[in-house]
Amino acid sequence: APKLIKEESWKLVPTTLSQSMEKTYDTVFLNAKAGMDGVDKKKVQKVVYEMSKGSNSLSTKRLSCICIHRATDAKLVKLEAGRDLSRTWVHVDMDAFYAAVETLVDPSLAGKPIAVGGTSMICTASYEARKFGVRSAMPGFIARKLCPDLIFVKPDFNKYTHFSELSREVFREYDPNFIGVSLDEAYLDITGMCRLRSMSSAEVVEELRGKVFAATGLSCSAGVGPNRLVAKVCTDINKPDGQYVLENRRSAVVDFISPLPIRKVPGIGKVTERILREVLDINVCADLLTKRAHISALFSQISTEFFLSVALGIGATEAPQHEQRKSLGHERTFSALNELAELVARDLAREDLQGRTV
DNA sequence: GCGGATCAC
DNA sequence: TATGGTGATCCGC
Repeated sequence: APKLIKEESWKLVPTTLSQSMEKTYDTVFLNAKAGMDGVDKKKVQKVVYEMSKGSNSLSTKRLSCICIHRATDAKLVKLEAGRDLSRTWVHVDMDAFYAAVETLVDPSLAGKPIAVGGTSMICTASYEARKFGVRSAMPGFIARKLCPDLIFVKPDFNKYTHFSELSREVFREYDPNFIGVSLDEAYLDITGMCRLRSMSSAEVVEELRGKVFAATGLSCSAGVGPNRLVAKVCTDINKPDGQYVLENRRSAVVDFISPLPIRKVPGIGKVTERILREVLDINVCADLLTKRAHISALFSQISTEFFLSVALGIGATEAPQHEQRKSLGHERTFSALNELAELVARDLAREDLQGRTV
C-alpha cells in the first residue's frame, strides 16, 4: 500500500469500531426508522456490539464509515467558514519562456520547432515543437524521434535571469510583495491596485501583460482568482498569450473547480492521481467531495484537509512571510562525492552559512 | 532528526 | 549513445 494512505485505516478498524458503532447504530437505525416501537434498543445495541467485537465484516466497516462522514462534514463546514473571497490574485506565467528568450535573441529561430536543452533532457519546447509531442522534462533523443527537424539550443541561464528581472520590474509596479515562484512564474495580489484605479481585474491584467511585453518582447499568460490555487489553474486556460478571470463568487469558484481533473491541481502529481483514481475512482475535483468519507478514512489529517480544500476551490490568500532557506545542496547523476562537497562548501561560504548536518 | 517519497519548476 | 538539478513538504521510524 502506498505510504500516503494511513496505516490505521486497515489495522485499527475493528478496534476503533466499538465506540463509533453504538453512536451510529443509535442514530441511523433506531431514531431514523419508523416501526421500531417496542424494540428494546439497549438489547439490540448489545447484540450488535457483541457480534461486531473484533469482527471485520462488511457491515461493521460500513457503520464506522457513517461516523467518519459526520466528522468529515464538520471539517467541511470549518473550511467553508474560512473561505476568503475578498482578494484578487493573479498568476503570471511566461509562455515557453526559455525557448521564447532564445528566439528573441536569435530571430532566425522564429516559427521553428526548437528545444532548449540537450539530448539527455529538454527544459522547454517551443509551441511549434509541442505540436509534435515534444515536452519539457522529456529526454532529447526521444524528442528528436518525434520531431526530426527539432533544433536544440543549449540553455543559458544568464539570459533567462536577465529577462526574468525585466518582467519582475513590471510585477513590482502592481504588487511590490509579489511572489516569484521561478524565473518565469509569479503570483501578484492586485486587490489594492484594482481598487485604487477603479479597474476590473481583467483590465489591470491586460495592461500588466502589455507592459511585460513592452519591457521584454515576450508574451505571457495569466490567471485571476480569489486565491493562488485557482489563479494558477486559470493561467492554463487561455495559454499562450491569454488570460482568464474567475470571479470572486463562491458559486463561480465551485462550478469552476468541480469538473476539473485532479491532475490539474498543483500538489497532485502523477502518484497521487494514480492512487486517487485506482483506489477510490476519483477523477475530477467534485469526486473529492462525494468521496470525502473515504478520503478521511484513508489519508492523514493534513492530506484530507488539502483534498477537501481543493474540492471547495479554497487556497492560500495570505502572502507568506519571507523565510530563510532550510537546505542547500548539489546533486549529480554519476559524479565523485568530493566534487559535490566542493560545490556545497562554495555555496555555503557565499551565503555565509554553516551546515549543521552533512 | 533522518531518509524516502512526492512534487514543482 | 542518451532520462536533470534544487528545494520543499509529509510521513514513518
